Amino acid sequence: MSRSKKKDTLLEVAEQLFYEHGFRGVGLKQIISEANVATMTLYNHFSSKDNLVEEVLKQREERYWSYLDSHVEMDSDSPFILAVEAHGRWLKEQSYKGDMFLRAIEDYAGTDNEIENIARGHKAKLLTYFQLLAQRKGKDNELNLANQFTLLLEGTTSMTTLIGAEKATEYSIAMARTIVQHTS
Amino acid sequence: MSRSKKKDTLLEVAEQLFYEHGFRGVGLKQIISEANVATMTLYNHFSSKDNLVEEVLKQREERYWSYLDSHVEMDSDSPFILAVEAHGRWLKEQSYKGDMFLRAIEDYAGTDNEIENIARGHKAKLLTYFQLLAQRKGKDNELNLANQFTLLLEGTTSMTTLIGAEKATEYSIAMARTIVQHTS
DNA sequence: AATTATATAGAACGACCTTTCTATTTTATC
DNA sequence: GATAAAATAGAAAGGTCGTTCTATATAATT
Repeated sequence: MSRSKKKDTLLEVAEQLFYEHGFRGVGLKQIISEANVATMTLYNHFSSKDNLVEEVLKQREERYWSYLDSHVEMDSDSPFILAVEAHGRWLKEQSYKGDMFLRAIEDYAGTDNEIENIARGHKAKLLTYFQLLAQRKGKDNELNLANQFTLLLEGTTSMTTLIGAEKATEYSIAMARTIVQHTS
Repeated sequence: MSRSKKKDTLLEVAEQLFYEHGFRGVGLKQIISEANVATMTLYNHFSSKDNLVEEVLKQREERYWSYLDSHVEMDSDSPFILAVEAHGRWLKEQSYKGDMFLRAIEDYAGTDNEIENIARGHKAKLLTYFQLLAQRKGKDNELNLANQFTLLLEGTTSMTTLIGAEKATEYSIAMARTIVQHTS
């Protein structure tokens, strides 16, 4: 088993466990146990638990954007609806229980490390993404529309915890249609 | 200092600390220290940390609903907008950093205690509240509208963590207006 | 085959966690 | 003022935490 395979296994296992039980709810012992790896193998690849959290977040962000990019044709008739639908599918497959980035912001705010910055960076990128979409469609109030759609996606994620991704997405698509139709 | 004053102090301090740093991020030592209370005083009033969390959630739910009730005249012209505005003020004053109930659901899901139930109960009540509002206004698709507004409030709470309560509320009110106007 | 880099199991560290205990002091009731 | 109840400080128990260390084994490179 090559060096990077072990690292990848650790990242996968850690992401899953952190997502399921929270960063503070999972110990390194559990991670190395489920990854079938020795303690020092983890510390060989990651300088600390915080560093592991950082890399997990970076990996998850990459997966999210590659997921969105592969489902949204930005020059289609209704890229906004496509984005909301893609986000809904992501929720159903990967994010049935809250948002890992928001959670990282809450857990690590004011603790003097890079984690909060990475998580906030992801959210800033989401806003930028919708601004770009609004721009391409020639909407005049880009920032306004972008913020409304970011709010919509965040709401969908929260609702998924409460009523499941399927229904949450159904309602958010309905709302997205209303907004697109009635916003210049 | 009477018996109930100490208990109230503990509840206040615990709510503040749990909200700021998360349930798992705060130890009992810190709570009793900031409440100026002995260890056994806490255990005299609460059977365990989990029990303290439960009572904190119950207290916070009461405060939320008395806040909403005092700001929303249910028979007004636009009770939906009033509710969104009231929720926004609540966020600004009490909930600038995520939602304590959602966090409780995530942190304690599948851990065999009452905490998750209390938190989910609060969210169920929110949905019921909006169904009642829709009913009074004679909207035909109550459940649909109620879910959309619940999603809107959840989104506003999340966005507050990212851009602050003021701006988050501004966008959610704009969306609420659009939805009310264009939904039967 | 020899050498170098990685991975291994498992113990040990000090810190912190929740909960319990003890013994003393404060407060309330009669 | 005597008696009972509640709150106190502080230690201790029994865990788990993140991190480091040691000493052995496996794999990769030369």
